[in-house]
Amino acid sequence: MNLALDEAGPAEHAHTTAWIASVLRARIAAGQLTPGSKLSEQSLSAALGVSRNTLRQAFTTLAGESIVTRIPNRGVFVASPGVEEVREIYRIRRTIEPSAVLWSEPSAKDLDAMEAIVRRAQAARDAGAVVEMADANQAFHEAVVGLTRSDSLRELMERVLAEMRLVFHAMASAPDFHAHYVDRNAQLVKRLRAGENEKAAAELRGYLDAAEAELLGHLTGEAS
Amino acid sequence: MNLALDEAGPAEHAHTTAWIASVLRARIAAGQLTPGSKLSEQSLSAALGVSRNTLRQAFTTLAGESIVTRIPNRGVFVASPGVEEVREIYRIRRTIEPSAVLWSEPSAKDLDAMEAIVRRAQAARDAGAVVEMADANQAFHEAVVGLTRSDSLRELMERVLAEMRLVFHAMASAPDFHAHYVDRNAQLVKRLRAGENEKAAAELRGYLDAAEAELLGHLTGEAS
DNA sequence: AATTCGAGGATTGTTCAACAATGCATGGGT
DNA sequence: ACCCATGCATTGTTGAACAATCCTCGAATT
Repeated sequence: MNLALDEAGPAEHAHTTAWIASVLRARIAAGQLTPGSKLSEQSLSAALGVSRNTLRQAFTTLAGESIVTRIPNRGVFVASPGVEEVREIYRIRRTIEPSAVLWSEPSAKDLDAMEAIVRRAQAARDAGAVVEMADANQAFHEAVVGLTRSDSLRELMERVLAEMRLVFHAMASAPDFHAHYVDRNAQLVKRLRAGENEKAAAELRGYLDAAEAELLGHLTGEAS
Repeated sequence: MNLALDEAGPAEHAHTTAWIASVLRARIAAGQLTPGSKLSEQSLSAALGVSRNTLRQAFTTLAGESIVTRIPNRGVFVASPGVEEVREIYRIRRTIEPSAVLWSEPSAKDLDAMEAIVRRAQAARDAGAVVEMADANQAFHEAVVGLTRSDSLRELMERVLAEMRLVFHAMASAPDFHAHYVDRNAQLVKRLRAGENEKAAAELRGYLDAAEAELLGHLTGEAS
């Protein structure tokens, strides 16, 4: 637990609070801080070389992003999403993503970018690079939401995908979950290029339903 | 500026930080703290009877909700949304709201609740109660998003509507902006009751486009 | 007179040390 | 074995201090 990564070196940073928050964000995303583990104020403030007070402020930020859960007088824990959280994640995605493809007018540049991402995912899959494939897949869905041109929705989607990563970290086995969906992404881009937005949206909804069902199966069926 | 609402009384509250955040949220929503005004740490901490440190933590929370803008080494200010923010607001609404009506299956209870809200808005309009009409109108759109059953989206919509309220506060004249849309809400409920979700979604999109255009007209045309 | 420059003051950002409040664990009593 | 009380560790909040930055205001220069 006590990963003594002594970065004792007095850091060079603009705003300590934001910097600490980003450090924690990165470590959680990287899986160094596993879901459910407690983040002690005393230990962490010492390990990071910052005051307990600024650390608490960083906690406030991360709690606002629901990357971390704060239990009063108990402490903060890295979020460990369960069945209900997964359902919520897909409620969000089913609302936003199909809407993005249905009512947006993707530019040629958008479509090219999405196709590039798809190819990256296919290459990673064929090479057996699971993490890279997962990254590419998430990048694809970020691109989908990006069609709305809304930074807020992009941020929301980033948060949702970060939570998805936590789900995967919580599952002991990280199977090739994304493999089934790479080709569907390719199909989606094709549909958009043909201007068949309605079909694209409908297929995407089915896609999301299937992914949710599969994830829930993994979570409930073969829980640890 | 110095609204000396001395609530000096040592407050009875569970968690001071959250309490302070909610107090500020309420005062901003009520228009006591106008958009653009600076929130001095020294003054506010004294006025609210809390430490400067906990006040800063509350600021962090509110900044995360983008109710407040933090400028490094300058201070925090009540957010004052302009043209670009309004565009962003409607990008979000155009993505989420039509999606909610198009792909949800509203229960009879949902529809009854929405109809009740519409009637409240109509009554307020006929009585000339502008604020109540505005409140009812916002409640209606919250209900629309509520059809997704997603708490996160509900929260996002709450934040967006709070920002809308700031826009109205920033406009010196708060005309009967919502009046034009009350009947459209009624129509929307009718469509949903008839199961014509597609038409409902299409009409809602037109609705939102018109509202955005009108708002932008007010903001650019007759700026202060 | 207008502009540039610099000293001073005020405000924010961060740290530290302390205390109150709460929760958890340990141990004693029944 | 169960229940309750005491003590300990952790979180929540406070106040004061200091560094860093920005703003203001006045003086010197062109």
